[in-house]
Amino acid sequence: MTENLSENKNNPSSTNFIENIINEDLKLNKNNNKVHTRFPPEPNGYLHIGHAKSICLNFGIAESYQGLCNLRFDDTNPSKEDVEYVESIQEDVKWLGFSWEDRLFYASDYFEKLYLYAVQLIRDDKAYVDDLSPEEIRQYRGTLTEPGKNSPYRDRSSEENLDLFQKMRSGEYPDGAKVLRAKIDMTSPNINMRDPILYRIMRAHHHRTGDEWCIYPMYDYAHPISDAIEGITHSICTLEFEDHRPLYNWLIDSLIGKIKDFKSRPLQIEFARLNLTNTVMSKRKLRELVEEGHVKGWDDPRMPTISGLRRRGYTPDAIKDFCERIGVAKSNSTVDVALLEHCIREDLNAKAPRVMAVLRPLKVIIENYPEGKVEELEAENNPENPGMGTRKMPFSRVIYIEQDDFMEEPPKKFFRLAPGNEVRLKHAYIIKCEQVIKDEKTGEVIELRCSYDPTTKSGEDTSGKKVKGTLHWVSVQHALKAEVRLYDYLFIEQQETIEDEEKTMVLNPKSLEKLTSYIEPSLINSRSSQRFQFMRNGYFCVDRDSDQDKLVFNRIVSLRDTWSKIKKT
RNA sequence: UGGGGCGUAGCCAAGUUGGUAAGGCACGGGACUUUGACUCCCGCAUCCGUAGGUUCGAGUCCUCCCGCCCCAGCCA
Repeated sequence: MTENLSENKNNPSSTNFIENIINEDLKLNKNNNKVHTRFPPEPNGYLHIGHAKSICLNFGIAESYQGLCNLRFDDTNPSKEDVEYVESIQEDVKWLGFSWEDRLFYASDYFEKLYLYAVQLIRDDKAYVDDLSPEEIRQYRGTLTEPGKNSPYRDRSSEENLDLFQKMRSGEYPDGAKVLRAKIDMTSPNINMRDPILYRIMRAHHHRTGDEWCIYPMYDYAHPISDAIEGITHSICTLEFEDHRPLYNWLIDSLIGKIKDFKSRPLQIEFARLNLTNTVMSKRKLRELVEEGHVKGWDDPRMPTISGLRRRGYTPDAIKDFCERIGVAKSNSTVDVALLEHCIREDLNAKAPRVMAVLRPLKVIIENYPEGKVEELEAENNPENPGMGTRKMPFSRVIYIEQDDFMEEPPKKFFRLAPGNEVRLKHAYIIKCEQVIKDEKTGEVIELRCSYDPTTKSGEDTSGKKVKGTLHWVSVQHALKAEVRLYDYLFIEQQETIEDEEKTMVLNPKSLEKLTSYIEPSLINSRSSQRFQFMRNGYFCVDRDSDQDKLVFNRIVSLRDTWSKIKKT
């Protein structure tokens, strides 16, 4: 029965529109019944959770159809690209748990072939060399509502074009002097079909081909051909390329009979990219956050980058689960970040060991507990999974509890500590608050004097007492000091005026709060990227800044907090 | 005023050939609880952007209208 339940959860009976297309293709025996996808990032920035959606889609489809998925770098614009990014992208895809096996490709692998195919287009009078300047090309292109007009160079002979194109390659012209264009239709209502540029002259050092080339193919030209060379059957991309599909098909149709390298007739399918609330997703805006110093780098735990999420403590499983749950469709949508948080909570609830950490300490002296006495109390590591065992926690006369867990004048539904009130200390005893010590000047509560009931020890309670609240705590003399970094959303909604319903996203000034906290001693040997549940607080991950002398934890996500909702009412 | 898309609950999203609105998140209520966590129950669209039409019957077909997104890089 439990099997059925989990099956239903992970295998929704409904398929998305891309799977529907693939199922139809399979029914019609297209592509020899093979499914072959690719993830084609440009190595010009770090991957973010929106890319994770695409990665999960492409690799996931390959997996479920027993097909293949390639990793291909779309490196056709050397002026923006760098090996730093090709490395980080590979790391991120691997970390998510996908493998391209031996199929790591680059569009630049095909530069020579791409050149030859361009020559073929010229021979077929389907491409020509244009001498117009960038400004002139723009003017000749027309506008959204007016057709463009033909370039005066449009009718050069194939021979002349061949010669010119060869000279473009051999470096006889300066950057920008000439371009190779497809000869399609300058009056097309689709601007992408108004003789799109195929090649430009650009003397830029390429991270793989060095200075071998001074002409580089455009995305629109390189992409369909790369797909066909690799035998891609379904070329999945985002919505903004929908207008480019006629060009994609034009190129495939123009070359497919002529070129023996084409292993498939790929079909481009477009889906809506991911947007998330409380953050930004464009490479440009993410770069701005880094460059303007709003965050510490691409892997700042507040960033929606894969590397940021990884450092924050997110698991690949949670991210993949998220990508499955959001679905795939064609409508622009913004997913509530609460769903992402739900996914990591669900994953970590099962996996993360529980420990006690007091984020904002309040000293408690248990007056009737013998001075100098230390008890080693047994604590389970995960009530969800008894197999994770137990550990010992030292208990003594002076402890810290959370400041939020005490109120001098508690409201009705406050189940925690208050003057004269009893609560249980998790894994330990029931204590009662006897006296409140305040700072004489500020009136701030600085210490509590409590008593404990020796008959209420966890596991051997003979008192029959029932208390509503259970608090976490650490023993002052045993606790470890740690830096705890609390992260909040990078962006928050702000209403412009009271009547204005328009909300704008503004940078959250409190997206990071650093605390000095006290952690139970069992964490002394914790290692970078280990994850824990700090009981009653949230899930935390050891940051890579952490070492034996200074422990550093990142809050991945807080626990659901019903009390904070009650408190507000 | 051109072309391409999209509009199903607060947020995502199913809804093959028209047959009487899945699921998840969020939210509300309750049970349980040595994490106010987890888990478990219950509730949450008389209605599918709007208005007409076809039909015994329409979210699904037709027409009008409205709204939102994308396209005029020698970026991807």
